[in-house]
Amino acid sequence: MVTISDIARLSGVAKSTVSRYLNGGSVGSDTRIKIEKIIRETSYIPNSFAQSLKTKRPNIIGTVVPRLDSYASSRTLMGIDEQLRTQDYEMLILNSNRDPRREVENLYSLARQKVAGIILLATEIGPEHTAAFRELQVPILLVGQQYSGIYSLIHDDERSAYDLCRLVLNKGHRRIAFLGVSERDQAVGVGRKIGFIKAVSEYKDANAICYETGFGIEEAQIKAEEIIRQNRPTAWVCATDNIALGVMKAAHNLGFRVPDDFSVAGFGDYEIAGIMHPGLTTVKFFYQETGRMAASCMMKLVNGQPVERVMHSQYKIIERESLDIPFVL
Amino acid sequence: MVTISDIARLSGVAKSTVSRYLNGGSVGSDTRIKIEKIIRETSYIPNSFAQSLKTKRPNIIGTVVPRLDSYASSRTLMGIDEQLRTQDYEMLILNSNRDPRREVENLYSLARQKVAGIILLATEIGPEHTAAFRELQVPILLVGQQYSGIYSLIHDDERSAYDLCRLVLNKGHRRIAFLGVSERDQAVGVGRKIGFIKAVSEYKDANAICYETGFGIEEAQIKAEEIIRQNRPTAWVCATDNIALGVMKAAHNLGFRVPDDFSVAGFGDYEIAGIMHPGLTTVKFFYQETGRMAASCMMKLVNGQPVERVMHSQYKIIERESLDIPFVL
DNA sequence: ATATTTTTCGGAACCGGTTCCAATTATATT
DNA sequence: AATATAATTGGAACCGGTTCCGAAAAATAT
Repeated sequence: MVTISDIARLSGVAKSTVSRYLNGGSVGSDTRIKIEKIIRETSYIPNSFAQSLKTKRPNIIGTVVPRLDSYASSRTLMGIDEQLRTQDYEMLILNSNRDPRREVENLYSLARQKVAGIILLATEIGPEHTAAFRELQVPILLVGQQYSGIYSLIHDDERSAYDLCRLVLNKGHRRIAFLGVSERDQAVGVGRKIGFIKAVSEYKDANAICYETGFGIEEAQIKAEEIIRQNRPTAWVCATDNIALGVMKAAHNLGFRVPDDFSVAGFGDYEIAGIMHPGLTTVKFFYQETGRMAASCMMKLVNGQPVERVMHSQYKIIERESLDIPFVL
Repeated sequence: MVTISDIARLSGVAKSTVSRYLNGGSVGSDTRIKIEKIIRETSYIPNSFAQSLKTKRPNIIGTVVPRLDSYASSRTLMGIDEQLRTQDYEMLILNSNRDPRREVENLYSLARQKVAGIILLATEIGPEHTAAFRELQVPILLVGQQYSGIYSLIHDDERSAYDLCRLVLNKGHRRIAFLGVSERDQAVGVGRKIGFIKAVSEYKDANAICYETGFGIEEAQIKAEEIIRQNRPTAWVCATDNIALGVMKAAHNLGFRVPDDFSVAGFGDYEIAGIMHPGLTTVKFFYQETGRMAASCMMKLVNGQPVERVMHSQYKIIERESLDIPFVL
């Protein structure tokens, strides 16, 4: 590997001169030409480790994502990236592939790389996480989950679930199924379920049943088919759009029609929700905007400006046909 | 920031001893305890720049992706990550957000970070790219695009398009539209179109019309509505599943049914293709498997083992209902 | 022509680790 | 007890850059 010393030797100057040349300091025109030539010939590329060692680099923000193939994650990442670029920051992405151990490892790895801050798109927060939060001397921002003492940017899971469920109730439904996920996921698993239950409990004659499945479409579909066979809710509130898709597929497989036979609603407003037919009524979370918020909040943290402990992203209920037809029950 | 020298000073030993402790060298049990205590108290975290400066780190592979919110990209990344982990390599993701300039910058940035190799999920290869390829003294693997002199792992765009189009022709269609993308995209834009045209040209009575749109669903939908109004192909071959979704949406909007009124086929086998109704006939590209291939190929390059210049990933045509009903034309 | 200012450049120290080597200490062997 | 061997430790050099400082050279002023 060719180093700055090689360049210096080959062009007959001191390496401090080469460094100055590279960083736009004052260099005589003939030495400039000599150095230029050598650099071109050797296709020298500076070693950023060596650079960062002396000059630090407070312009990199690390992000840790639980998975790469998720609409929410990737949109949020885009938002973060977009916002960081406007401030001349760079984004470093580390994937933990749904593995909590890897997630924690990634936090430490970013700390070793001396990033200016860490944005964690979190799922479950375990004891190792909190230990890391305590130990790491880096600003950390949690997105999508809340944890006491840590800056958090959360989706309004409970309130949006409440609103969505109210909408379903207003359509006349009284036998409603909630198809959620593991309660280890505080936001999606717990928050959305609580909002749902709260809304249902305000209606004396309403009946709620809660089920649990995973995040995959197929898993949800199988679960839904099972549920339909033993129980016949008139409406489904699903913890994610993917789960809603599974329910709709199950309905179709068993010869039922949406929304004629039952209504379905989800969370996320994935791109497909507006394209499919019937369109899926869902809670839109503006992930990209959330990413931008996360990034600018992190900028503030890095610069020592005051930031609220808990922030909320916006949401909006998008009504589409999957909830359209208020039928007689 | 607390450094190894601080730890050494505080525990009354030389920093070489601390270093040895950290790396599992021989350290006496009492010094071990002293150092341990200090490290815990100061929550010391080593600086990985300093570490990498001396010990290099040939165990990081950089990847550059054109966008984060793409099914193909994210699945491929997952495959790369999965495979690299089995070999104790790490993956560094840089996003270029569809910006060729950023893409090239990212290549140089990875080179400065002295990664062991670079996997580039490419779209368009311009002159700056080729300059970078020449200059960078790092193994580079192109995925999804081919460029002479560069190791490439490509999807069999042309052949799969030919096969898919043959299938459409076999169903009896003779007036077929191809809805593709910009020809600056060598693989998706050119390869798939050529395969399509080749298949059509083998049928004397077949009629092909090629159109162009972008990668977005909505853009494709608008384009398709426009086309339907002036022309009425009986089948559509779309360069991506997203484009196919746009066409199906357009058909629906204008009161046509798929596959009754026209057949539609795509490329990619996005998750939704099997969930929606009618299911979308498409070319499955096994992106995750491609990612794994890319990673193990990169391992070989890094280790100086021989690798073929051009490799092909697998593909398979998945027949679903969108092409199901051979109707009388 | 000399004095002064400005520009250009080399030397050395430093960033925070790792590693080699020699010195010291502890343990085993005879 | 003396010696051989092994384990532990500190010092110094090094990785590849940046930066500070002072000397030399060049440009400008007097």
